[in-house]
Amino acid sequence: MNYSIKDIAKKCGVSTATVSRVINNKGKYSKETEAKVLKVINDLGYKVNSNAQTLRTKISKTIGILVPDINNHFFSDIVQKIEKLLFDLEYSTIICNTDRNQVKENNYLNILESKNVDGLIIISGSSNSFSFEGKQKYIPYICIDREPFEFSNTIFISSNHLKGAEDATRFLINKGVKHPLIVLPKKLSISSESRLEGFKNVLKEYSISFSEETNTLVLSYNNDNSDILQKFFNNNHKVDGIFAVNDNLAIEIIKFLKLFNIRVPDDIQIVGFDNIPASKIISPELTTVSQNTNQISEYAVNKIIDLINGKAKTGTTIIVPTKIIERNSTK
Amino acid sequence: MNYSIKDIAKKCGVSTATVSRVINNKGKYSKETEAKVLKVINDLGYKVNSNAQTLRTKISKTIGILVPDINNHFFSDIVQKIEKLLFDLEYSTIICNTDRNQVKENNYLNILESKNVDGLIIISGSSNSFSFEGKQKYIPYICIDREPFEFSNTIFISSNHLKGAEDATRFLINKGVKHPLIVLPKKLSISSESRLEGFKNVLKEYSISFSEETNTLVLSYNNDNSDILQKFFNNNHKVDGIFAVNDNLAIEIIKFLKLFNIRVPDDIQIVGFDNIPASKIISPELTTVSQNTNQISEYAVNKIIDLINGKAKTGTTIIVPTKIIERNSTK
DNA sequence: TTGTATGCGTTATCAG
DNA sequence: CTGATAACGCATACAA
Repeated sequence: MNYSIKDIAKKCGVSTATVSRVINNKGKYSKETEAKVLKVINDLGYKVNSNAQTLRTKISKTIGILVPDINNHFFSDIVQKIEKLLFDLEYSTIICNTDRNQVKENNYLNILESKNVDGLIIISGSSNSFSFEGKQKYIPYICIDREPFEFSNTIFISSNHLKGAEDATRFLINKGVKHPLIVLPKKLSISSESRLEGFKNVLKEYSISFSEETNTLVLSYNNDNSDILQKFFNNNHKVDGIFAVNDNLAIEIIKFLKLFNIRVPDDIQIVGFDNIPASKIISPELTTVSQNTNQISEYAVNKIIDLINGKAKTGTTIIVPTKIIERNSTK
Repeated sequence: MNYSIKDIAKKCGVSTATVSRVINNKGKYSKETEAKVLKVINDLGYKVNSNAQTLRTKISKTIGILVPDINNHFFSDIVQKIEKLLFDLEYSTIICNTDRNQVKENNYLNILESKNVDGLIIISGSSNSFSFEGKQKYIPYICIDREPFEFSNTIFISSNHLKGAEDATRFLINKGVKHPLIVLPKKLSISSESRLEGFKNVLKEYSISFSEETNTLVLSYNNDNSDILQKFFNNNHKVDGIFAVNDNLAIEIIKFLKLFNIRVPDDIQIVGFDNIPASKIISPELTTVSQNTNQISEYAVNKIIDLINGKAKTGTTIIVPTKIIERNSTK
């Protein structure tokens, strides 16, 4: 059986109102009653019922996080950091793994709304843009890494993918690369698109011509890409530098090149993106562009809390700088 | 503003009771009223308030998961799988990152209890054994990988660490290893202890003498172990096979051995434990003992649901077999 | 400083 | 088939 505020009140010979006040530090009671109430609460191991509390106050002290895939290090890293920060602010976090699935995402959105979360943090997702409209009640939300459909309702936080990619490409060229290649996944997220754009920008900057066939290579996840890779490198002997749009791709390529005795970085230099742990394990260790997940997480929680308290306004975008981590896949 | 069942009732010209029945498919209403109610619900975008619902019914259709570190692949893998299974059963999941911190763990336990979760899944944790007692209400819980203090209140699910370690050690010996070494982290979890025990068992089986100094090496996480490693291998030239109690340790050693031109597997063969993604990235690729996270996850959700429905009894233990994944760090 | 009474949104009982 | 109403546990306006 569960104790309620009523039980405490009865045991103390006070009213439920008083108990409630004590619990919530609202003042308006004597030291003695406070002590008495606290003691009974402690003795009985009483705990508030947050459902009742939320029903009454409309405040749940809970933030929902939507994350596409908790197994992906970049995401789990951010989630873990956000969770930690929120915990310190006495918010609890409901982490929802959407599996990159639109239906699941909507489903969770409804659940979170019905649970009365105070705010939402949306990390990337299945579609490039996100809108949280048509709901009954406005719930403040932050978008990380996925552009909101309607900027005016939210705050958008993202790494500077464009500049990160430009830096990476320029880095390669400064290391002597004459024939740069960008490696992309099959379906481009909004951030991958920016990275591609950054790559192109720098080619233009250095008057290097760009063609899809020779400067672009598309790989698919989970599938065996060896045929594609083999065909590509048979036809493009000149490639001497690769910007892989993410570390997983970069690693796949390094493994492939090793197999074919193409030396990294001597024959081909490679830069990745994301700085996942595996980038330090592959040999040669991977030079990569790292996203500042600390800063992203901090902005996300600061802003969501501010929004909840009406201290921030929506319609803004925060761009977080990236950094090149130089390792041994470049000269 | 938020619509309630009352608003729907009024708009439909029926009572709240009827609306509730329709929502919950309880029957006792005509086709026409059903249609009418459903239409209004849809038009208004009404959503139930789960706090009110849970307050009333004591059922939240929510499971809490306590996980030490969501950044650790073994954990995030299990969490992700559990979440998926629960989602299909229309349970939502609250994932709590305890940061291997006892205080945080307790804190979350209280929060989850006050949110009226229907059940708990506890993955490993800060202490070797876990007990969820002294609470007002019994909440069914499952322990994964961490022995419960009191078996009778829970169901314990774990890989067969002992046998996994025995297999690994025997595997090494069968590959010709004469001087096996086990590498351990500083503080041993209950599962690491079992793995050590398994290692010792097999040495005995093959009449290989065991001494802490020559057959054991302790490394610490996050610190630079190169001094320790160097000293050890200077004094122990004979070592020709290593069982690392987990893949991270194994990888660290491989990297070290490479640096000192000790060849893997030619000079020293290595087997890890856990089959983390990085084990396929290191070269040579790591032979390792993989835990069956699919099966662990499935058992966990089946059992917690059964417990909730009173269809399983506590006090049992489920041991899940492991499997050796042979790769190139062994001959 | 304390207590009474009301309502948050739901479900369930009971009467019709 | 339908409706009125009480109760879940809590916080608060108001009265004392």
